[in-house]
Amino acid sequence: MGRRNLHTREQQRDMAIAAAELILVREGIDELSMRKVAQAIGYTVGNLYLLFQNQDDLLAALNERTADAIYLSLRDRIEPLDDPRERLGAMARGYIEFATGNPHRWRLLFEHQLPEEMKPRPSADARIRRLFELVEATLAMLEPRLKAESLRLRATTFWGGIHGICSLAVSGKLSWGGRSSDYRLYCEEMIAAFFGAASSRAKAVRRS
Amino acid sequence: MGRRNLHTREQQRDMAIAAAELILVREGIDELSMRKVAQAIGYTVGNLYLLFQNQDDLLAALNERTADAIYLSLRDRIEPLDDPRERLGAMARGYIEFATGNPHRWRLLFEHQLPEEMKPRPSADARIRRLFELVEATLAMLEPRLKAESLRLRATTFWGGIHGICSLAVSGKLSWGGRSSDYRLYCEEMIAAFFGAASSRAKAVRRS
DNA sequence: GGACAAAACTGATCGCTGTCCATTTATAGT
DNA sequence: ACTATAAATGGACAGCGATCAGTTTTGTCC
Repeated sequence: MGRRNLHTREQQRDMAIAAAELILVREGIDELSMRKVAQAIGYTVGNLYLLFQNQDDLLAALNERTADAIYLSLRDRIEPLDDPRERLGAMARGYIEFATGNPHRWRLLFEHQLPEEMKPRPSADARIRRLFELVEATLAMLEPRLKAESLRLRATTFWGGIHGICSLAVSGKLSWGGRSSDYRLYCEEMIAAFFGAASSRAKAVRRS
Repeated sequence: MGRRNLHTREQQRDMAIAAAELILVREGIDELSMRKVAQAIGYTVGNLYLLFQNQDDLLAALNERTADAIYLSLRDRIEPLDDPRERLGAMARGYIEFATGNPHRWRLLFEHQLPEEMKPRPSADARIRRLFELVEATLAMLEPRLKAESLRLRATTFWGGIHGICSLAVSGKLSWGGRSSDYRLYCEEMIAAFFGAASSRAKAVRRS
């Protein structure tokens, strides 16, 4: 075959990314090959390489979608909430629920290292920075006295901590350290450690 | 060639694991192939499959070594320290320094998911549980009043948080949320959040 | 409407991978 | 010396990412 012109380049890119996402969700990262993606969208492998530089380029595009999905999911969750502390809790739980509900997508985003020659990808980084900024903004409501620098430090540390709980939860290692593997417990504990009180456990934190 | 009997099965296993570790450290996970390992120890690929079920089996064995190395490194670090709070700080910093100093080894241990049919690997899990238990034991010194259940919860959450900072540091994403990417800052902040005071920053935590 | 150039797409090919197993070789026992 | 057995080989297989010369379709100009 030759020129078909059924879809524009941009359409083909979208189709490929969507197909890749479907394969990723259904079969996992190991089963996600360029050949499968090509077949899923009715084109050949060679054509895929006219749309993407290489496989990692496709995966990076897929990761951008995932980052957007997480951001929008969290934004929607906190929107109806007024109390900033509740918002932080909702974000933390929402984050972990997305990750455990979409483990392959989350892992690809955070645990798949792209080769260095692909580094100049500001768009993907920016999308994750948005996440941190969302946390930072919410934290600013909770503790208005904090200066910008301290705010950033606290927000990054807190969210990094939640990210760690999330990481352990996704790989099923939360039960390594504790009997129960209910992530909500650890979220509460983390929030209590950072923002005190509001639960009986938090009082123990103060006392220490 | 046939039977050479230069090394026992167990020797060959050790050689293979050591060779794999060297390749992993020097060239990264993507460059670590069964063929390279086989060549490095002077045997053929087929022979490797008499020593290990498959590649993941070899990687799992390699991961056990890494887990041991981390554990021993942390144990040595805290040994000369008396104050439990200093111990926790030393452990946290030591953990992140190991990870950033041996990124490929750390990533293989925590971010490479083995297929499910290999799940019954209690030895690897147990080695990481030791890490959590080390934290738990140190935390017990710091807060002797806590009951076993609360102790486990706090230790897991705290170490999960450090693990998250570590994860971000290894993948160079710590600068996403904050200007500076010095992991020590985040460690201090995490410790201050969980165990209060001892730094000017920590007082802000109490006040909030 | 016919010729021509450019764009779109294909499909064969390359080197590599993990995995398997029939075959060959060296050893130990008699 | 002969045999049984353990040890190790090496070639085969299917699938992978990536490349690119070649084929086919399209739009354009006369």
